[in-house]
Amino acid sequence: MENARPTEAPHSAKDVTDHVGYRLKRAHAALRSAMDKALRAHELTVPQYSCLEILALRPDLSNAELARATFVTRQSMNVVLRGLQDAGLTTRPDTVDHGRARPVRLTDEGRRRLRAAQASVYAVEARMVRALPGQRLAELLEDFDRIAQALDE
Amino acid sequence: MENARPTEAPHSAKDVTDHVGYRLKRAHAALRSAMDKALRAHELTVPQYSCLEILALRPDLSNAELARATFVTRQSMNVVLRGLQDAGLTTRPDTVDHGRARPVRLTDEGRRRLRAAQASVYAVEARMVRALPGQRLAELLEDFDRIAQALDE
DNA sequence: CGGTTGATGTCAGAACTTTGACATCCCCGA
DNA sequence: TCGGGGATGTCAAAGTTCTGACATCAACCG
Repeated sequence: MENARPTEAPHSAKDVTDHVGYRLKRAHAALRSAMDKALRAHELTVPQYSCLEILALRPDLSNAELARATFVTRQSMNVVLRGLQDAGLTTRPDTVDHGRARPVRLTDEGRRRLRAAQASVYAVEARMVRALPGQRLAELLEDFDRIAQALDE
Repeated sequence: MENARPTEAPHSAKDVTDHVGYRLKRAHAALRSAMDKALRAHELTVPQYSCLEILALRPDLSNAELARATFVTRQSMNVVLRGLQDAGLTTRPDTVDHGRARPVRLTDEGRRRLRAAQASVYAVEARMVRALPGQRLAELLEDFDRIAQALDE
């Protein structure tokens, strides 16, 4: 066994558990799990809920645009949309005048289901926010943006 | 269409994009993508790398313990370990004196591959850390903990 | 001693997501 | 006019992860 020094971590850390990536992963896993649990009662998956939430805010988004907004591939979003359509929560025209992108819209039932699910999901988010001291929330949102931006470029 | 007010968000937010969950998801997606890219050259997946990193720190962990440490199920970790074993990066005794849990260990080759991969991964983490101003890093780690703890209970 | 409880390893199947590929359609510039 | 570049929708296949289920084993307690 050679006595090579281990690779230097980018900041002082006792072990992997102290690394930013690890903690970020942990927080995300906890959120995902909590949301899964909260949405199960509403018969929705996390990607489906995300999709409904985005569509409520920005109707007529295309499949590809929804995929980008929820950080999955077009192909994945395609099957999500299929599920939502089969459940009658969204609609998509079969043909379109211009271009190839077909705009997706919420149905009334979709809006109802979203509103019902929001109660549960927002409760989860409230637990997160309550756990953060004082003005940390705003800073946290900024930091998330910085991280995403630094890694995307 | 009823004029029901939309469900109240747990904190002031212009839209979904301002919610903590959404930003967290976004940051995590960026990290995952960057790590995937960095690890591809080393022929490692993110779960495999995480596994090696944990094992370097805490040898003789069992399959179930590794699963918890990396936030996946025992079943998923099982296939990850299979891959690592087939690649000769880890070892596991076929039988054990006491109990059912079989301790996993890194091989010399496993340590070498980990060390090589760390260079790339730490570069990614460095990009994250550089993007965070001043003392935010320590606060951020704390906040991640608070979030995970609040959601787990 | 025997039953229960909790944790572990593993198998099988389903569900989800991704990569790779291809055809279609718009736009723009040569 | 027409050809490339870029974006979109979709199919097929593979990979990954999860849920459900079962058997094994240690520890505990009545």
